Amino acid sequence: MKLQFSHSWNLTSAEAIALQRKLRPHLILEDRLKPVQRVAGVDVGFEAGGAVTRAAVAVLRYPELDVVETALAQRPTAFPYVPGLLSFRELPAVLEALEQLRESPDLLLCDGQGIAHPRQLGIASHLGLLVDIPSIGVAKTRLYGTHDEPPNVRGAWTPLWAGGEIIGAVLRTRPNVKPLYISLGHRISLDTAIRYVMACCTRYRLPETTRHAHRLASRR
DNA sequence: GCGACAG
DNA sequence: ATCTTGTCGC
Repeated sequence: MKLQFSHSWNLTSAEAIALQRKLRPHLILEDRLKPVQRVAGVDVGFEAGGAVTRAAVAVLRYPELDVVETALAQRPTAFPYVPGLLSFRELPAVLEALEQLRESPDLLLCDGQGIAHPRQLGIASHLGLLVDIPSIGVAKTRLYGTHDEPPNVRGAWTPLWAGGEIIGAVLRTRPNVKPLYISLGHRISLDTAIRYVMACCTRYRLPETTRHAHRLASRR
């Protein structure tokens, strides 16, 4: 697939924050999706020591959820981990992995926050904007906002609040398992986002799927 | 000033 | 992200 926009990644923290403020107004926080036939799970992380940043992508057919394509990219880490600036560390590798795909996914489920972020531009939103594909932030822990604990029932969720607004959902994808932090990336509404995350967790847990893709791709 | 802080 | 010990549920 080809990329839509690009910008420099050689930035200071202050420049990165300024860029987030500049990009934020371009986010579309309502449903603008094509029929979803391919969902991509995007997993980000780095190797022990932090010298190498990795991104793995697993593309699943929807709604069957079988894996049709995987990609892995590694790059020397060029930006430190700073809470709120994760995308500047991880996205170069993610974009490189996405470029390897034969066909563009219709929806991205990205490891990390979307608008549940101090400047409403977490990695999922930043990514969705750059590639112009609907995206959802799926994080394992909280970065921003306050919430009640969701009931211990599959599908239950509570709002994630900040500044009197609902910025995401704390979603129980399985009973007796820590809930996921869902927030909008780009071109999708919260109701739709929750629906897709639950649909993708019916037979596979997406984090496990991407991790599996990560391992498969690593052995080459 | 002090705590909080995606991966 | 990564490391570790103790506890719980299947």
